[in-house]
Amino acid sequence: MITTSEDVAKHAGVSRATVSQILNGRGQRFAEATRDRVNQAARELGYEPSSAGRTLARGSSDFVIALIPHTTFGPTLQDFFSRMTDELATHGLTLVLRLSTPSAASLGRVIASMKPAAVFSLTRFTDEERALIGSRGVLGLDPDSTGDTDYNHAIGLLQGRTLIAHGHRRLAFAHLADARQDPFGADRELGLRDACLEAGLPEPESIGLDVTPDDAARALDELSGTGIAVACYNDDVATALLSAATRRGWRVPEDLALIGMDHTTLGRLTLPPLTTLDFDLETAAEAAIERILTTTGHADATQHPQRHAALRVVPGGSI
Amino acid sequence: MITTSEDVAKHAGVSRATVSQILNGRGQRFAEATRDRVNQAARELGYEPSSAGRTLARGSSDFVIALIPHTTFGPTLQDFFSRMTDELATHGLTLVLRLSTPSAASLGRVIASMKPAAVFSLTRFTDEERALIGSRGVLGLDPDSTGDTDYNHAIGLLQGRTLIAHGHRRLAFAHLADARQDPFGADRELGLRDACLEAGLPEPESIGLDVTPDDAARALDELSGTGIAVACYNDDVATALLSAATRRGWRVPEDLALIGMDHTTLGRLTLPPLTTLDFDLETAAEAAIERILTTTGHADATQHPQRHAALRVVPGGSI
DNA sequence: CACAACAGGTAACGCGCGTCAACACCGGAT
DNA sequence: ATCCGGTGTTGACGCGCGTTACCTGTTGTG
Repeated sequence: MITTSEDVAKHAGVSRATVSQILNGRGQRFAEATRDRVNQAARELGYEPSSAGRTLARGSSDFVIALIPHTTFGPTLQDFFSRMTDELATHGLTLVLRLSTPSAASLGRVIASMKPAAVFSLTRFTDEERALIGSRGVLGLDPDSTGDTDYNHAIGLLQGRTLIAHGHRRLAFAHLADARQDPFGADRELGLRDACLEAGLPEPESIGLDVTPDDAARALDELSGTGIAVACYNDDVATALLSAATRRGWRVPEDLALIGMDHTTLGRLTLPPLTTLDFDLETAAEAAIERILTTTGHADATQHPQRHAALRVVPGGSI
Repeated sequence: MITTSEDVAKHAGVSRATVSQILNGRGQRFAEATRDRVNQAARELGYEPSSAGRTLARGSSDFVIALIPHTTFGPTLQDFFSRMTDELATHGLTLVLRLSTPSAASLGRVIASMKPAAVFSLTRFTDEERALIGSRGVLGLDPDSTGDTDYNHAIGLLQGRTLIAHGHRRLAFAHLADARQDPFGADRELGLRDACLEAGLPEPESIGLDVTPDDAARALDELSGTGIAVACYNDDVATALLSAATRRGWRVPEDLALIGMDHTTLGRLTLPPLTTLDFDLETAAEAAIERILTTTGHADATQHPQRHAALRVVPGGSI
């Protein structure tokens, strides 16, 4: 039925201990012939070590839990996690996704029962989450702990600098009104604020909206008139504002400039097409992966020069 | 550090065997006082059984793997899985998400090592996946195996009936060109076809497009002229076609009628707003959950009348 | 009073694995 | 003949848990 290391051992004519060591990289000590026999046997039998047994013996599992932010999980993020899945798999780690919405208590149960090698999140852990993770002695990786670039701050900063470079002097940041949908908003707004600061401009205004015609219209009223350039939480927000502006006869970008984030396909369909930011997932994923591997001791800390996630401005007609 | 059942036993002044039985529902045999002491101790110590130990002892784990289709994972699906997570948790099952993109071999490894109680998918398993799941003796649940309504067929059917009820006689189905992004397309088109059949109309045309201005324009050329009503794979596709039609001066819905699917927020921003379908996740999730629970023997088959997932037409101005 | 019946509880095993001290073997040095 | 240092290999333990046969009183029954 299910093949165990015992089966492999018998099939290769060695002991289970031998199998275990050879299959776990501690095989230098064995004769090459033995190694080959064992590897061959494992392959023939389609042996796959039981995660449970291994976890029990080692005290922690090969699972890495990734928390999915409560935000649209588009192709971008999918590719990101897809890449992480594959990459971690080659190092014997299994990536497993969990929605971050359910209560932290639920996360606690999962961590306690699953004993993951690490918990990874693209967004900052809440205090509750952090406490939970720490109390179980599990490795937690979030933007704060990675020492990586704070992507979200960088996003706001680049949005700001881009708008300013285009001559805009009055800036605003547009959040999603629903805080759960807006996990990155605060950090991005800080980035925008810093862009204003370094250019000697006043602090940006701040608005929040739902992605509906009515609420976008209401949000426009919150702005101090026309001639403002808005850095949007994402392309959806930008699209909503664009649509509302068009409806009330404001010209974009003359009366209202908009810069989005995410480079969504739908953002290319508007008139004018959105100017937005694109995020180089390749780089970001690699950084995250390396970070996980080295911290869990699954790979050496290859001294790669610190790579910054590449943010790219995608030109459109909205600024 | 980590509390084991041994700790609980000591704390309650009983043996580990007693703890195990009481905490697993086989506690009728014990004195009420003992039960209380054990439960109390478990609570005080924040005991959470080790998934690994339990898996090893029982032969299969408490994990349920849900395969995430390679499609936009929007709020709709998120809520769906969020609900499943919570609901299954109350029955001691842990929902774990996996992207379905990585190779089937990868899925095989995960199944073999993780020994999940079930593998759940909203889309049909590929033959490869099905074989893999079967060979490991794991319970696989996909639309085929559930005997539930085939949601996707129902979607195409309702799109078709709605268009026909509005007087449209020439129908088409618009796929996403990228097959990986179009996992439900084939079934939905079949539903549309059946709608045509029952109304005595000719078979619908079929087009495919990427969600870009250029490709949407190209797709319009594939249609046999104006006056066609298109059932779209989702609101994004509908939006792309709407945008392309507007650009070339076609009036919607007079020259081109469009019905989407998903009731996305962005679909409400177009001019005219999209007519689309909304999917009652509540019902669907409950059905899926119940199915998992009964099949894995975690709950009795409450004889609920077969509930059909409610599909609702969301009126707009595009048909 | 002997014996069955039963409620309440436990010791002991095995699940599959990683780990290491210990062992067998062998050629060479003493 | 004895010792020694490798080189390969394995036996045995424990990880945390579920399960079951078994044990110990206590209460009924004839």
